[in-house]
Amino acid sequence: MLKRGRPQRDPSARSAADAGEDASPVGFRPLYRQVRDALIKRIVEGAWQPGELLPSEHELAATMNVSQGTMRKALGELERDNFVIRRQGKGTFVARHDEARILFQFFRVAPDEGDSEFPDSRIVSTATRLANDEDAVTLKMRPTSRVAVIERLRSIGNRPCIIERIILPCSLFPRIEKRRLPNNLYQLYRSDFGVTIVRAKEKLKAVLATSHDGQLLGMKAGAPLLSIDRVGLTAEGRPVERRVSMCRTDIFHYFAELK
Amino acid sequence: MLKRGRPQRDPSARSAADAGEDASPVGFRPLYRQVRDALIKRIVEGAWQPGELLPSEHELAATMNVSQGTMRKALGELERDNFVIRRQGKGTFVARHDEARILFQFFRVAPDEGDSEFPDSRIVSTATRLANDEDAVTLKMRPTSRVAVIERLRSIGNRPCIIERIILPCSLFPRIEKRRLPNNLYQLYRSDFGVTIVRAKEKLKAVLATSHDGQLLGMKAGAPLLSIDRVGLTAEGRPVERRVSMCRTDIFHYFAELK
DNA sequence: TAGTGGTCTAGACCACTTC
DNA sequence: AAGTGGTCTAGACCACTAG
Repeated sequence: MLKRGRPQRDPSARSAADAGEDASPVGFRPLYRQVRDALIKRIVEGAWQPGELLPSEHELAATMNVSQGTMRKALGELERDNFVIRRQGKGTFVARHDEARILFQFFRVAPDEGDSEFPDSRIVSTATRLANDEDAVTLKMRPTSRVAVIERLRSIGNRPCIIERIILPCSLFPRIEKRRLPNNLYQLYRSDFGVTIVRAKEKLKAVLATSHDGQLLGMKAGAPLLSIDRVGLTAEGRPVERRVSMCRTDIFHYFAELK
Repeated sequence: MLKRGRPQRDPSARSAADAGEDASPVGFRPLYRQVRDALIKRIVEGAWQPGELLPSEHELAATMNVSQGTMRKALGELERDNFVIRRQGKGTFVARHDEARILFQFFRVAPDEGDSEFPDSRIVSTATRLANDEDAVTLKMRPTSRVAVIERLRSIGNRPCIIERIILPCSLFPRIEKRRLPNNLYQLYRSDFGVTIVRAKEKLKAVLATSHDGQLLGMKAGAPLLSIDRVGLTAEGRPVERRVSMCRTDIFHYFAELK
């Protein structure tokens, strides 16, 4: 509950950690950001279940002692970051992170012909090892830390498509390599490790297939593959996952929208 | 000037063409969209020059007979679409389409090491021809229409980086192939042809270099290249440019942000 | 100090969904 | 008809910029 009763500003909140996407050098934290963060905290803690209907704008505004307009702006940011889904006439729902929606948010590979489906996954191997220099830099870890590495093959419509090597700090994801891993890892991160990835950055290159990768993908060594090096980030901008993918693009492609 | 005096809605505006990014099946056009479109029209017509300071929110709202809040929302969309730049304490400026900003909006290739610079361009060839099937589909043209084709080599820091083949409907860009072409084509489209590209869609694949492309890029035939097939769209969602790029990714990479 | 955009409020009405 | 999010207004104050 925000310590506010009136349109005055809460000075104690100004010094709050501000590592959000718009972190400004001098701390000024608008009320709607405080409201947003409070709501994120409650959602991640599980105060409402995925798919559950939230109280109305009016109600939420009343219980947090802010105006409807301010609550509206906070909910707008939550929708933008895919924490909630809003439907006129119906209400505001906690987003399910296992829906087709995520396909377009984090999975940017589609078949050249036919509809875009969500890919299957087959685990090839899991292990832990010391972080290498690249891991340490992208995940902002100490070089001596350990990481879990998950290798899996993803297929769309029974056609092998992508080899993923997923690198996770053991400190954030203890013993994840021993688990039975679902197709949608981001949902697992959130439900079992309290880590919510809301955005990611990717670097793409064209490379030639190694014999190992070629074999798994059903292509010859030396065939061109698309290499995708992704870092997954939390709402606070903290890097928590590195994912290196090799994608065959003879019958698939990567798509992007620039705006 | 919008025909409104009071909070009532303007029925004549409802039937207005709505091909915007959020086109809904049944026409309901919020006031701030009408305001936005009116402002876009004036900007494209050149009522204010690039870089020029616009009147304040209050003034604009008064002259268009809407509240400041509505004007604010319209200006917010203009900022999101990069028509204007807003600075607290300074004002709202018409965006220059030749600034570093556009580098991050439409140019997603950067050197692996060192800072991201804007690339030089060297025209390799220009010509016109009949649209092929792919052109006709992506640009929504009749198959018999003519297109202009511009081939150019782009370099970053004197290192060849990308070969671009730019395909434009002759109907929209008459005689463009005869012109002296600047580095920033999108600015030319806007100033000389009244066509403003606000967003684009790209399809990426890994391919092997042809001897022609390899030679221009200083690589061997058979080296892996990143192929980028882009469609440029106006604010109304109309496709107006196709651009097929071959990018060397041994020392450069393509970057994307997912959110 | 004046002017700008940014935030916040309070309250009204509209469009959409469900009963 | 009731309840939701979406739009719109009117007015206040705050933070930032510049003379």
